[in-house]
Amino acid sequence: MNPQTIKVACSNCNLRELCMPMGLSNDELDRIDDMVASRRKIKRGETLFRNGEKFTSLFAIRTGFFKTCVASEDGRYQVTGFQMAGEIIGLDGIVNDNHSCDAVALEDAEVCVMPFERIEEIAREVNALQRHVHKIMSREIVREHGVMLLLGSMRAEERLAAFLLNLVQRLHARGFSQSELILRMSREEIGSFLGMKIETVSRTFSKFVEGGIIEVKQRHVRILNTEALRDIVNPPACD
Amino acid sequence: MNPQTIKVACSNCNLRELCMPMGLSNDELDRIDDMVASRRKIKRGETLFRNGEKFTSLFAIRTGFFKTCVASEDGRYQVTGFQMAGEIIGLDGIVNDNHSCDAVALEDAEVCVMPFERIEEIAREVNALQRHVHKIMSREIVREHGVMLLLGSMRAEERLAAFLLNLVQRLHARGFSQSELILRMSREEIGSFLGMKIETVSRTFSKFVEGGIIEVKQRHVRILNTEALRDIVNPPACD
DNA sequence: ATCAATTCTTGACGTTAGTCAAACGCAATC
DNA sequence: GATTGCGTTTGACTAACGTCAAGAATTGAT
Repeated sequence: MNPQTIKVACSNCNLRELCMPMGLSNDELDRIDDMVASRRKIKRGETLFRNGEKFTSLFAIRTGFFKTCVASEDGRYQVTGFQMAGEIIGLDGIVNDNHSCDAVALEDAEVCVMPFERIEEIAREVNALQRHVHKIMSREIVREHGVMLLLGSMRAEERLAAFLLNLVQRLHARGFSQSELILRMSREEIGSFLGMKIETVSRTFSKFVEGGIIEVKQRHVRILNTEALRDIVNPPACD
Repeated sequence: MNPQTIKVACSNCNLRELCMPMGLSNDELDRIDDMVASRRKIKRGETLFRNGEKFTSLFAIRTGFFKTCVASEDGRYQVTGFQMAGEIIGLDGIVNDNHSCDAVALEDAEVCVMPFERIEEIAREVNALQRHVHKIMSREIVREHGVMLLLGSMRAEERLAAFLLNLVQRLHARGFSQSELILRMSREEIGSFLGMKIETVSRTFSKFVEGGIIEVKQRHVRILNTEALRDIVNPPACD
């Protein structure tokens, strides 16, 4: 097949197992391939969608890294998550046909555009897709429960440790190192996500470095002692 | 029709407009009525489902009041929400076929049990239901964004003010007073939800009372000055 | 009615994280 | 190489909230 005419196709996408249901028949795979209407490239710093914009599509991240964030009338601002390849964004827009948060690329990115009406149409015919859409939304709800636990009950060190472990675990699932990562977001954005000020983020990083738990050089982080991070998040029972 | 044989039917439920899609044909309404397999009564303090339990059904609250909460291995605990009549709980269970949080009745309650397989089956045929399920999940995601904003960027007074306004607004949508409410949850549970300690909750209530913004008698709260609460949440611009 | 058990409130004090300010480091530009 | 700008780090101080402890108010049980 001529490379220039390769069809936008989930069936031969190497992120398939991250965004798509597994165990489909060929027939079903063909239907699924119709889901992606197009691809879209987003440069670092640009927004994929914005609060208030009409919702039409979900987006599957092919490459790159995003943050999503909400703002309140009086200018309060909260990063609600960081998303990487294989993850789906835009679910917030379904309920009111308008997006209620911003999605900003933290590095050059490419997404698959999946018109939601088409997803719904195919989901009616392909049970596995229907189930998959439900699971993706449920997963997001459960993820947010975890963030609420973090924001509501953890202290600064615990939050940052949990954050690093979560990031590295997701990166590892994508074939990257278990112990090294490059932060695509600023300290400010980490702080917003974790509900702490930039100075506290910085100090907490420094504390981890002093404790020999991580090495930090700019946005490059090397985890020297994963267990120590785990113990910070889940203090070992002391009885 | 003999009252003893009244069928469990959404079509003549007075919470219809809260949990069901609108504008259905009679045919569709008939299908929807099949969604509710049974009803279940839960006494105050009992759990509707628990973390780890097999997920089979979503639940629509007919009467009563619930909290949902997550726990971490080391005993950390976070109330993730309070749910009232017309709201749907159990969405957390879809992703792994197991519930990942507990749902506890804060007062005697009754729920409609809707087996999820049956929901999916009907949703394939009734487009309005399909869309509705998606909207309900999206709404939960957006609600949780709001909680993250609250937990990540608000201070104690702002959190409690936002909490009271949210509660009273939802109660008002159900025909209750705009200015009076009975808290179905303890100070401890409020604190867990808002990420603050019980003493801080209590002190913040007292501060509002001193400021003439609310009256509190146990769990009975009367809002004397809604605007003041709004100004606490969204401080008026001062330029 | 009495008692115990909760739940809530209040005070005194300690800790954590926020605020303010300055300095540092890296990168891009002149 | 010097300069500017931005993001980050660090220090000193402060405010907000948590902790500990005691007491009041309710609730439920005997």
